[in-house]
Amino acid sequence: MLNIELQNNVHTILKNIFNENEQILDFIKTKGAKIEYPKERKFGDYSTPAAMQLAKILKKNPFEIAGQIKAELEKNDKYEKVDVVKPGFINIFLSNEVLFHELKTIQEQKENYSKPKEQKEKIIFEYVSANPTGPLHIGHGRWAALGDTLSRILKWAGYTVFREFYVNDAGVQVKNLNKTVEALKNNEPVPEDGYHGEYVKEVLDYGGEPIDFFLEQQKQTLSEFRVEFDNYFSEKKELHDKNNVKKVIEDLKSKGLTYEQEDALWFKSTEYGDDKDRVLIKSDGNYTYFSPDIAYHKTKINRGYNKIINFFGADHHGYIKRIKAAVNALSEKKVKFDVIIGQLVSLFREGEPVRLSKRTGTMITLSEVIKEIGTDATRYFLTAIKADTPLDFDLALAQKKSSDNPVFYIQYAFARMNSIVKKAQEKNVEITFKFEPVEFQDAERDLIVKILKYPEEILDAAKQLEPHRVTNYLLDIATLFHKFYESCKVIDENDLNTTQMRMFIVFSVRQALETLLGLLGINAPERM
RNA sequence: GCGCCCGUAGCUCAGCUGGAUAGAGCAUCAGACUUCGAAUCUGCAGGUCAGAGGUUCGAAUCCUCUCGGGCGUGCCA
Repeated sequence: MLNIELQNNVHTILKNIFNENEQILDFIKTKGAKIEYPKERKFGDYSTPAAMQLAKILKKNPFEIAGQIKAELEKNDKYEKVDVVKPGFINIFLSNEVLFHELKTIQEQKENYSKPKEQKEKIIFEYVSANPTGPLHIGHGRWAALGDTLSRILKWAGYTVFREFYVNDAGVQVKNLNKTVEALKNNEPVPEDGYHGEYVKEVLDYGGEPIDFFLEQQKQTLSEFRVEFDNYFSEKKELHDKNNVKKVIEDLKSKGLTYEQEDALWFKSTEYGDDKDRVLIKSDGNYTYFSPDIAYHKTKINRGYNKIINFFGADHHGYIKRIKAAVNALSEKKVKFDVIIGQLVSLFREGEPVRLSKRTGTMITLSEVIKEIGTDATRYFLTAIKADTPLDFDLALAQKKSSDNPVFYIQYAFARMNSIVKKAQEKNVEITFKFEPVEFQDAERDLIVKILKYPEEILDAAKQLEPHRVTNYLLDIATLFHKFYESCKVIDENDLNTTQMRMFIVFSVRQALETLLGLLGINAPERM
């Protein structure tokens, strides 16, 4: 990646200029020279405030430092021009040869362009994990879309990712569901602690266990949503039937991390950062919900993962510290534990709130949303916004097949590229990619520089666990492509040199867009 | 009370590991189709980045406090 290369070059220059000064070495090791993408074209393709970062440390004039760095950078012919501006910004303009070279690499390496080769950590990533007592709702859809997208991103970034859905098939809610179904079958009123939604009646025609019905239904919905899992982990079969809950509690006991108080068994979670100790076995002899969850996380550790990532709804955030405490206790702090918090989704239609209470039966299911606006649009809207931000989702807006809708905007860009290729064939314009370099138009240069950034965007998203970055980036690309399309006619039979160059750009952008859409699980249609 | 999250354009949201004049989409208004798809593009307008202090060459971004909203704070799951 050009930005990393530039950073390394700057670092090397700094070492040379300042004779391996200790402060410099420390700066390089800890912070490093920041490489930025200026908002304005006149500030270059890349920019670094490195001189200003160092001015404080070295107690020197930033403008002078910048001048020294500039002089060295200019010796590298990859950098067409290097400017020093005002307080000490260094602005770097790439040579056209470098840009063409990178575009060529994108075409050759396809989705592997700049993909990290080294193997990173083994991650077990849990998301959705809805109770199998009803259909998935839009909130689950958010975890599903973000989780699925993030796992694709993490895989691209070199992590080994195992995607898991925890099936809560052994708790009180299962009993309550069964009681509800029993009552309905006998035409009796649904018990107070039962499930009152209309959807429960769907089970009545089903022969097997109600839970299996809903689990299958959920799997079906997820499949339509292009969300896959490597494993559905049954609490009942994997934990209770195998006695794992009891075992993990014995484990904690033997480590001296439990105590009895008021007839209950407690876990000393405060020793691992929790706010208070937690009950494992209630005074009535039953496990709390927490106990099987500890056992579950113990299996994650035992299965050899060195990083655990969970996607929790915001209503479960109070639960994080105790799980983390358990993981730390059981792995002796060797396994990393990360939680992504997802805020809730509120559904609207034409500005009017749509209720989704499970109890009232007026709930809108994920399946219905997908049916109404399609998998592509649903995935887009649910991954375009940071997981941490509460999301207002307007069904009417997402359904519009017009310019209001960014999904179509992006897909249209892709379709347009294909349309150009098709046109070239119709006109018998041979695609050779042989051309003499021509000065770029602004729209061309903007598009190219943006495209070359894509591996970096994916890696950032992976590092920060923020898939929405990729979604937003995709929109930026589409915007720049449409601008390019308007101002730079690709096929011009009177200027075959420019035609070849622009075809070359189109092929590169198309390849990048295809890779990115793949990560988001959104279709890249040839035509629309 | 305590803890976590949020507060950016009329609306929905980016930008937050400190950098140059705070961005996009929608909505409003004015324009562009004999030319690769107008599902597009160009332009106008729209802001005390909730507020107040602080840190520094530089703060939407970091720190403190205040206000407003959501969630959590069970021997519930």
